[in-house]
Amino acid sequence: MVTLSEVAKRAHVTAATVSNVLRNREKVRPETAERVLKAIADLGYRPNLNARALAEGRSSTLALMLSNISNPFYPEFVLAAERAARKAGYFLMVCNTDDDAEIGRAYLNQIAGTLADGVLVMNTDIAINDLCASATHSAPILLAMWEHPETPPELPCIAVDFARAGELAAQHLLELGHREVGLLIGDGCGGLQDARSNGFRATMRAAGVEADTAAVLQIRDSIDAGYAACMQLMAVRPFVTAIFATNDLLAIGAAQALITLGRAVPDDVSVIGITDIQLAHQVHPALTTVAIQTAEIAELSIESLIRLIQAPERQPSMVIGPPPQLVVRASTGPCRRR
Amino acid sequence: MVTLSEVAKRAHVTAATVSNVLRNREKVRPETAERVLKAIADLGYRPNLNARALAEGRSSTLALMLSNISNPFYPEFVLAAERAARKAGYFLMVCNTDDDAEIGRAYLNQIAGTLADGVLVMNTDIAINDLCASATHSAPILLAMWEHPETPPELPCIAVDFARAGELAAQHLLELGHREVGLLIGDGCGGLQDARSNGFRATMRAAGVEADTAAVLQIRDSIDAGYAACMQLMAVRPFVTAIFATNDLLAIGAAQALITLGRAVPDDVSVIGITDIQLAHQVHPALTTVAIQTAEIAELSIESLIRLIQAPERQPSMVIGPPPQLVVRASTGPCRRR
DNA sequence: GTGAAAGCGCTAACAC
DNA sequence: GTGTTAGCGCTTTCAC
Repeated sequence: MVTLSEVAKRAHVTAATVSNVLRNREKVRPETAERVLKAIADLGYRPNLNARALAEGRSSTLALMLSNISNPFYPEFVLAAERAARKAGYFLMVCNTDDDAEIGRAYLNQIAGTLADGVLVMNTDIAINDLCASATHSAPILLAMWEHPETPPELPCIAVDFARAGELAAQHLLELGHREVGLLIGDGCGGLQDARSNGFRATMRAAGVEADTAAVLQIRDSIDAGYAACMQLMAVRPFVTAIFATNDLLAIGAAQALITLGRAVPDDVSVIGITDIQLAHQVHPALTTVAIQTAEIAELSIESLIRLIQAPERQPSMVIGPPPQLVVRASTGPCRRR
Repeated sequence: MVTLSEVAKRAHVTAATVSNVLRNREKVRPETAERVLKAIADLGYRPNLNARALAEGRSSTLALMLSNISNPFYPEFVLAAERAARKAGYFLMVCNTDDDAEIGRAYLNQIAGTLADGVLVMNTDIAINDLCASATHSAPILLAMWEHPETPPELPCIAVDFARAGELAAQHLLELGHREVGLLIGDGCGGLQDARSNGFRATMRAAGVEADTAAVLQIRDSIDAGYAACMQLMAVRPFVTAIFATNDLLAIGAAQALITLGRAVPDDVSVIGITDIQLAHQVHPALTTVAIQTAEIAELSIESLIRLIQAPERQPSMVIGPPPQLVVRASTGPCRRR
């Protein structure tokens, strides 16, 4: 490995000068700089980022902790987060906790403050308390996609108004004339998706439609689970004219179940989800959903985290993310019943 | 930040002893060790991994470079790779090159040999030559999923017999009696999927079925593209009884297109893909495909890379991955024509 | 067993 | 402008 001092030697200067060339070139006389740059090129010098991190006291790396990257929502978030981080001069380290709080805690302890200058946490496999404890004696931790704007957590967060997303979904179904609706509620780690279903139900109730408890299923987040749950739902409540799922995976699974059952979507039954993952528009019929603007949230999260690193004090403890937006596609239509 | 020497001071020993305790050298007297451990706990000490990396000359981090994590294949690979890395005591840094060779090269230059002890490259946005150049003066680089076992690259690689995967797909369709088949060939970065289609065509040809060139479409890797291409294909060659796609995304898109066109899958047209991504079994009808054993390949890649780091010499330059396997599901059936 | 000391490659005062 | 110097936090000989 070629080091700074080897470059220095070859350019007949000292390490300090080489370092100066590498960062603030103003201090260095052009001809010296040129000699140094030539030495760098000749030797194929590449700075050792660990040494730099140690000396600077910062690693220029951000960590993103998420439970399981195989949920298609995460890759989309990761992609946007990585771009934002790169643009700001940071690396992004993706830490999969594999749905295991123990692994999450281990990662946090090892990484925060050493390998990473700040940590973005996507969900709470890890108890908030643990996160707080870690945050106090190491690097800033930011919760991305906090679901409850009305009750800020102990940690700084990006809040997303998921209740509003539920409302929008409900309004859309109500406008289409649906009154008998099935609900598929994803678990998303510790009842995370309550806000969505509560927002939905509150809006329905305001319109005089009470949720039929037998038509409310609480399930794991996946297409499979959505499919199975929808099958079960249609067996018990064959007369629902619409299905609301708290996320797109469930909704996609549900739509497929309906088609398998010979129920046309949306002619017989409408389906609506929340999130607007890529799959939502690639599936047929394309899914109507409430977009939460994943990429924007990812960027906002990264930017907020960086601000938090640079000026830990005087940062808002909660940043409100972009408002959810209804995206009407082909899976919802007017209620044909009666 | 609590440092080693603070711990040492509190335990009335020196940094060397604390370090010995941390790496359970047997040198330390139990009572001393206990005192040290107590000090560590009291102070909440956590080692600075950058300092350790600098001192040890290794970072215990592996990098995984891929073009775009939003292709659902990658998250599955990442998940398995991350598990394998963690099990071996390494962190995994996921580097999204965003389909941009420039970004890829920049990552490689910055990371290889400093932040990462070794690099796994998933595709060749970056020219093999660049990779070789980088490999020689920094950390080992391993190509995961090399598609051409018959022509080993300059770099160590995990080879996957994709031609065989194509063969298996062809055999399956032939056995079902299909003779008029459409081909959807994904681009996967620089004609990466040629081996698959060549294997497929060779097998078909051996059975006396020549590819109808109008029924061969070369397209981008995505559900959307598969959908569009299939639409186009069916317009030109409405009589095909089966469609082979070089990857599952295309196949899934194709199946949806067929359903949209009112062609039953598999009763009117069979569809088969390659890879066996998770989506393949979650979609309805579930996709028949040739599994390449993504998780196994990921593990193998990580293990090989680690071996390469530990003993750069005398490692096989090409490791053959697990053989592809046909997975029959619901999207293929006997040819009904005539 | 434990400590002293050197050094990993870099940055950042501060002299000159 | 450039060099000198002193670390960053840790590991690792090598004395004792």
